[in-house]
Amino acid sequence: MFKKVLVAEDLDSISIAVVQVLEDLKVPVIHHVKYCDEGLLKIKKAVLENEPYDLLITDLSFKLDHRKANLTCGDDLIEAANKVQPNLKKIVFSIEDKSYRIKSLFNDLGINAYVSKGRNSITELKNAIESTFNNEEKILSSDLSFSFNDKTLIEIESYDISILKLLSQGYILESISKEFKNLSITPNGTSSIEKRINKLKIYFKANNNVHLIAIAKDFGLV
Amino acid sequence: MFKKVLVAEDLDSISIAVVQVLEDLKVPVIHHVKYCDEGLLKIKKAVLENEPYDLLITDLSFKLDHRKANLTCGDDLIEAANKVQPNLKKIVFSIEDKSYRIKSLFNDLGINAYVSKGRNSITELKNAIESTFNNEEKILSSDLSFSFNDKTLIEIESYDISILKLLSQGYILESISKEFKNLSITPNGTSSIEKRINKLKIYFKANNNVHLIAIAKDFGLV
DNA sequence: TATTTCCTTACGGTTTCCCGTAAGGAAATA
DNA sequence: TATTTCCTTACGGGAAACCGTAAGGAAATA
Repeated sequence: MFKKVLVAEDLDSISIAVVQVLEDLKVPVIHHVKYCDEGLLKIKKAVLENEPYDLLITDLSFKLDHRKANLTCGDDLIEAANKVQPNLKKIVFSIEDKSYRIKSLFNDLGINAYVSKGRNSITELKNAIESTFNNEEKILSSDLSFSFNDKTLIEIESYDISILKLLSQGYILESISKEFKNLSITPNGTSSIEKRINKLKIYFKANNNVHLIAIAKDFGLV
Repeated sequence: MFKKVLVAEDLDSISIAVVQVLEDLKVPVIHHVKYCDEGLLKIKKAVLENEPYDLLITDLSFKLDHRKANLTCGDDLIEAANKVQPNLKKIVFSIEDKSYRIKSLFNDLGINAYVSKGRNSITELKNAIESTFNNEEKILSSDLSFSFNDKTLIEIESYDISILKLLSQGYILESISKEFKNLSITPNGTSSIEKRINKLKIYFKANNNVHLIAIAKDFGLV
């Protein structure tokens, strides 16, 4: 079994259970942090001291509080950890159950397992840890039914997300166009952006932009 | 201390900690349900058998799964419980931290305490249970800074919510007007609705309707 | 090179949103 | 009753969204 595991989870009510699972699995060194920044520090320090972690178990969403945070979510933490210690194994334990989000965690951030917090997630988590230890790949907790092959949400790419983000921040078409020119994102003509929004509306069966953003929020895209 | 407590919480990773708190407080009878419907059944049964619960601790959001649910969220459960056993004490333990939502729990559903899931919520929960037992009123966990006196969100009423709901479903002004006439909601002139939306935009500092709905979603209003 | 195809962008007409003004009516007050 | 105040609604003009068409250009193909 893993010898040294880091848990990043802000909710104390949950971290208790996660640590309990690791103790049950006889993991000798278990560290727990409530902030992503703190997590990265621990990972860096462990690498420097030549005693790196074997596994990171992290949540995705972290509450903001008085402390100023550099890394604000689990995605950020994983991305930063990948730079410091590319071989670190990673399990995400989160309430999120949108296939788009989860797929991108595997594809873009190279996580090893995803466990959705639910009614039987403790068992699922335990299984995922063991499977990860045995070098299995792309482990999903069993309540997530989507397959990696279905194309349902694959065509929604970061370009679309950028548009949706700006729309949800009150930008009008022309402002989005200007912003894209600033950021060198193409295509950036108002007409192209308009057409892309139109495709999104068809895809999500939205009547208008307001409806579209409401749906995007529900899907956790923005 | 309370003699009989019911916990309604779907996430096993959290319910473990909640039950632990109750055990620490020497509560002799602790029941736990993962579905709201199941919770209501238990409350009804306990009333019928003349052994009612002293306290209900419930989450707000529950995951949907294959089971068809009648009560889909904590609000529903509390509302139903109030009809069956009006004197039941109620603590809500949820991730929600929007003052609008929380205030309405106290004002409309008569809950006794609200504890926000966070980095030190186990202690907060323990305190809230003790305070509730001592008949204190309107107990809030300490990370929630708003006061009941500030008028910040009080003026947002169900009329506004109705507008926001329809907007988020893709209705245009004229359709909202027609819908309101059907439902006998007044005022229902397009102009009045327009003006009300305008007030909401000023209030939430939104540039346009799209922005407004994005904000409303973030606030959990729709 | 010539042709096709696809993508980006521009343009124009219609609808809806946006925002100010004002008319009409109900309730409150004098 | 007369006046004031507030609320609802209508109207109009400009801005932005909405939607179809088409021009221009790049990449792929023949």
